[in-house]
Amino acid sequence: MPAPQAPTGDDDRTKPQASLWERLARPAPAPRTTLTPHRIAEAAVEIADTEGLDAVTMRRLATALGVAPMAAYRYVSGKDELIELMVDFVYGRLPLDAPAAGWRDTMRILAVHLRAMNLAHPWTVRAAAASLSPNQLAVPERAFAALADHGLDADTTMAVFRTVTGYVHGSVAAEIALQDLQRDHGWSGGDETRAALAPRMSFLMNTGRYPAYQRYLHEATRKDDPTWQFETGLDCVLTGIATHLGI
Amino acid sequence: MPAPQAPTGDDDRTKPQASLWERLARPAPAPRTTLTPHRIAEAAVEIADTEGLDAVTMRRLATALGVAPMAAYRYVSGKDELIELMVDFVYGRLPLDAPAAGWRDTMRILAVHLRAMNLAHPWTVRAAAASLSPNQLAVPERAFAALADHGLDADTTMAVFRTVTGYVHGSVAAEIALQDLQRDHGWSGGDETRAALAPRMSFLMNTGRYPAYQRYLHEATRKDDPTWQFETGLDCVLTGIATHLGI
DNA sequence: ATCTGATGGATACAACGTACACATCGGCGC
DNA sequence: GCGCCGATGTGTACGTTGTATCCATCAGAT
Repeated sequence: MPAPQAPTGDDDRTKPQASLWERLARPAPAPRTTLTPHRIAEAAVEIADTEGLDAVTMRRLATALGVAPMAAYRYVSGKDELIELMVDFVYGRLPLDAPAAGWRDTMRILAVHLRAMNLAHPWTVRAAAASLSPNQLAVPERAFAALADHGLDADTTMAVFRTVTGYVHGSVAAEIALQDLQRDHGWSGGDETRAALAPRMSFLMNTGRYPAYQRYLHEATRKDDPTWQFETGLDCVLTGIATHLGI
Repeated sequence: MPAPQAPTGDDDRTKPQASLWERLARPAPAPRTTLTPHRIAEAAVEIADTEGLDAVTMRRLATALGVAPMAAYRYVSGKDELIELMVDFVYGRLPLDAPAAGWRDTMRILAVHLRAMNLAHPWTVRAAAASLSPNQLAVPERAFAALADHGLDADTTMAVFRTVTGYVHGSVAAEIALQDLQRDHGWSGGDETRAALAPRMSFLMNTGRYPAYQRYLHEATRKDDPTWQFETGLDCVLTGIATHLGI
């Protein structure tokens, strides 16, 4: 792996590794053309929303922008940065200024909004990596502001934030995995899904390995209410934070 | 999109869509050759563990097995099923029979083991989809068995399970995202990572958008203790379940 | 010994990310 | 007003990927 600094023949004033967000914040040196990071992100997000993340191809994106396949590479260094840009774009739409009374309300509303965002853009679950983009950082910022003045030290504050967002992320990931499975096979409702999965399921159940799970399958009545499931768990998490940390 | 049933000229006794796990359970029609689903999964998992999930290509796998590129397609219908197989393989190594006293201990140990498994095979976080494989189903089975006889209805039992595994999955996903970032760039410790990220970070901090986050950066002392972070959050979650549901 | 279905090999193709060299446009100094 | 030069978009090409398809081969029942 060669040093990522100098590509080949370089001019002497080599730019010292400006990050994606740093470059974006520069005063837009020449906004004279049609292509801009914002337009790129917008187009890519629309493709991902309507056709899935796998449909976001550099060529497909170029077609949507009415531009040559390699054009976007002037603005993003590669597909990874494109996806960073997309994720930051949808985080930018997150409503973070909702009025709320107290840390618990703030965190609850934040969690509900994060879930809504992930459900509206299911690909974010697979795409989100280390959250170091401006609009992603705004989320812990909002949470920390709400959690200040409760006597928690910095580490515990972060633990609270991580606990809530961890729950949200994992929980929504499971929800979306099921949703993707349904979409890929064209199953619409919960009943239709169960009908399609029935052979697979009864094969597994007939092995006799899963008696407790089988009882759940018979007795559960809210299997098709993901919002209830999410919010029940969320209230457990919030209650746990309040009880365990005494705030 | 044509019907996935008949490829071309088919013999009249078309197999009625047996699932991956159903096929695996059949009495191994002819175990006369070197290739088996177990060996395939084993080899693929080793590649993913040592070189990352992206290194698992059908050709790379075939080379590792000493076999032609298309050989594995006799056992898995495509790469998706290969990954299902890999995930089920590592779930099979999960120790689920640890003795535990009460539901809380059981769930706590389960969570810790799930985290350990994900850390040992970081690619599972990106790979895990709808958990309908035999060894994945064994996890809720174990949890449901421990949660029985506490007066919880089936839906609430599932909610408890989903809450814990949701927290684990999301929490570990964040931990591994950071770990991947470090591995991809060759940063070893937390200090080295922060040093490498410093320009990016100070650019973002200098925008003045993140005062609360900046305070956290200065005051936190356990930023490099992911186990403490995980277990602190886990105890919050478990306490919350106990308190909120009265068990 | 022969037949047959299961197994692995060989070849091929479309689509992907992206490196590289080239054409073109518009604002700046003269 | 004119020419220059860096910034922007284009064209072409290469290596790699998943996988469809056809072919050779082997084990075991007849």
